[in-house]
Amino acid sequence: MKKSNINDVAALAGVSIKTVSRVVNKEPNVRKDTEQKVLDAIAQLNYRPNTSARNLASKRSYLIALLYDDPGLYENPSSNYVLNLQQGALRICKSETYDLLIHPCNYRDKGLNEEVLSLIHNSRVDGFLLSPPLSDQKSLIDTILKTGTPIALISPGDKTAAPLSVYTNDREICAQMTEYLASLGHKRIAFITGHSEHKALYERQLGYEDGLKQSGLKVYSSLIKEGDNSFRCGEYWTHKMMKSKNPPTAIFCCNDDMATGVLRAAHKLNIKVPEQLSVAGFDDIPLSAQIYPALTTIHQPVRSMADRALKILMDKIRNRESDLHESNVLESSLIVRESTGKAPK
Amino acid sequence: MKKSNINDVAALAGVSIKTVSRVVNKEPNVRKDTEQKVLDAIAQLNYRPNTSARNLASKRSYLIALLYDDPGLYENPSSNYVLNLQQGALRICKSETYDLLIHPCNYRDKGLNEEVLSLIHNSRVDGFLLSPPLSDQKSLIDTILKTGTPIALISPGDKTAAPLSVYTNDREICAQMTEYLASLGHKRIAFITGHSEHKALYERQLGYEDGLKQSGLKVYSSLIKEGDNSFRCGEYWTHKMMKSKNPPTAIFCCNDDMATGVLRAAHKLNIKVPEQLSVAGFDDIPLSAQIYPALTTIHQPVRSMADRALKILMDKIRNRESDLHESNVLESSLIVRESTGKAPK
DNA sequence: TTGTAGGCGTTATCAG
DNA sequence: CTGATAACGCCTACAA
Repeated sequence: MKKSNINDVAALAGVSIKTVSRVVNKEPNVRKDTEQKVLDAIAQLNYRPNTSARNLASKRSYLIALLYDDPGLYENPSSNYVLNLQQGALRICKSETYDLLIHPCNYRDKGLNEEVLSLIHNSRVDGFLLSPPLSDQKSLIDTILKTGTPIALISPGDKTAAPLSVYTNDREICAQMTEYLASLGHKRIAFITGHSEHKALYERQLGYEDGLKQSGLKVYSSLIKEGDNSFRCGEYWTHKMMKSKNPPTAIFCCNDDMATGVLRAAHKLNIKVPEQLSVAGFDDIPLSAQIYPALTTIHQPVRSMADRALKILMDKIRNRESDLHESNVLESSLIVRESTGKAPK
Repeated sequence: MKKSNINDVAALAGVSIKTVSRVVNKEPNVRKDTEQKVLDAIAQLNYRPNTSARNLASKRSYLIALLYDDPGLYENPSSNYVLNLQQGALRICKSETYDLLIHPCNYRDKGLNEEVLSLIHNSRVDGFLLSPPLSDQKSLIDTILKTGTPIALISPGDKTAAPLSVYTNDREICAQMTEYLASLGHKRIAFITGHSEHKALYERQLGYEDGLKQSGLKVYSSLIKEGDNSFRCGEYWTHKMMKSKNPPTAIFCCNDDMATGVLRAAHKLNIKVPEQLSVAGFDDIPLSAQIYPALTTIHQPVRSMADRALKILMDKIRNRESDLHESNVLESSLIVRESTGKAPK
């Protein structure tokens, strides 16, 4: 069957193409029976509107670009995070008959702004969804906004100046985790930080400090180690710290990968987890439930965040009033598994 | 600055729009100096061709759809696999100025064919990349091919009838792994199979059987357990088998997730790996290097496969003669880590 | 409620 | 080598 176009449908239904257009786009002002005639014709001809033509005429692309950081060729530091983002975004795209373009990029790349402008200027995308650390790139965001293209941000570090954005209660939940560890009797709770350039990760450290204070413990800078989110770095600091004079009895990591490194180092050093050392992570990657001992960690509702962010974005694109703008903080939750326990005396 | 179009460029350069078009599309038959005039005008006006217009006129979309199975809302069984696919595909897209549309779907879904037809019929995509188990869905593939849209397949089970496709030497490498285990003195080597619907996974089992035979060992059906690629199922079978009268001394799993389950079950049962039990997986997910003991496994060049598949697809789309069609088997490799060792006596 | 005319920014055709 | 002109299929304005 040949591809049919709007003219074929109009001819078959005995109406004008504009009427067909109205029916297809669910515009008002079409009589029920003419609408039915058109629908029949569409069905009979198996007609589907041509996206390019529609885009050209309407100056829309029905495409959203998801931008995320893709640091290196042979690392997948946060494959789970990215996939959850995609799934959340796709869910909304589907219901709005949009498609999703994925655009991994290096946030350090100077050509990034140009690359993104290109997507906009040739009418390629109608909106952007930026995840951290791209959601912290002021210059990138400004570049996009200047063209009038809508953006939604996931977990931006700066919550004030941002346009549409969605966060979690990172700080509070990290305080909670720290208090939980303190409640188990731990006095020396170490913290391995995340990538310093990712501002939202700094919130986690603040939460850790809050938690210590709220538990009546002091913040020792010697117990705060600078990490880079990598497995290796969890191993490294564990070796360092556990061999020191006054080792911690609990280590709280800014992400699960580092916590896994801690676990592995503990194995090597023959330190029993959780009997001799408690370990907590952040992210709740699938691995954390599979490893032995299963990791106590924090679950971020990444998919829901992407979902929510895209909803807001679509509202903006479609010029709908959105009632969502107020409630854009989603709750993370504590997942207690096997890697944390009472402090040794 | 206002968006400029091809007419603006033509006017400024003092040529016709067709000449501009020629330059933009790198067509022959343009004098060097007129080309330069046009390029200057383009630079000056910051001109970028409008994708929708181009698509409409050329009946191309400059979009490739990547189809993969997305079994459930809250599972991410193979996030790493999917991400590698995406990265490989994106690499080629970038160099060909294509963009990538991701399209997770349920291969059991009856509406899938219709969904895909929709992508084609409204000129949304120029080609498809299908990964397993979608690359085994004859009806889906036929549906697409019937429209004349090119497809490339990753690891289809049926290597003969397939159009453009890319495989690995799954069977051989699994034989190799089995022989390796046998060479360590193991006589009772168990195998946990993958999802039965995914044909390429069956090749792995055949390889296991080959390996046993080549090592002079018998194939015992009691040592072959039907798995479903899940962590849980690795745990389950390990508990079952290790409590039986005549337990295996090595377990080879069709994927790393199941192998991780084996590892965890062994921990629980207080069975030492690799001293009392050797464990091998397949996939080389990041976890496999981080877990303790680190997993012996098989690395599939997923990214390169996607890369290669997309190259072939692009050749087809662009009507180029491809010299790649012959060499579409990429080699997997054995990664020996800590989870395998000499058989206990 | 429906239809007509014109234009969106390219690429393709074919003549020069 | 270059250019005028007609598609491409739809949408927006405006008319009826």
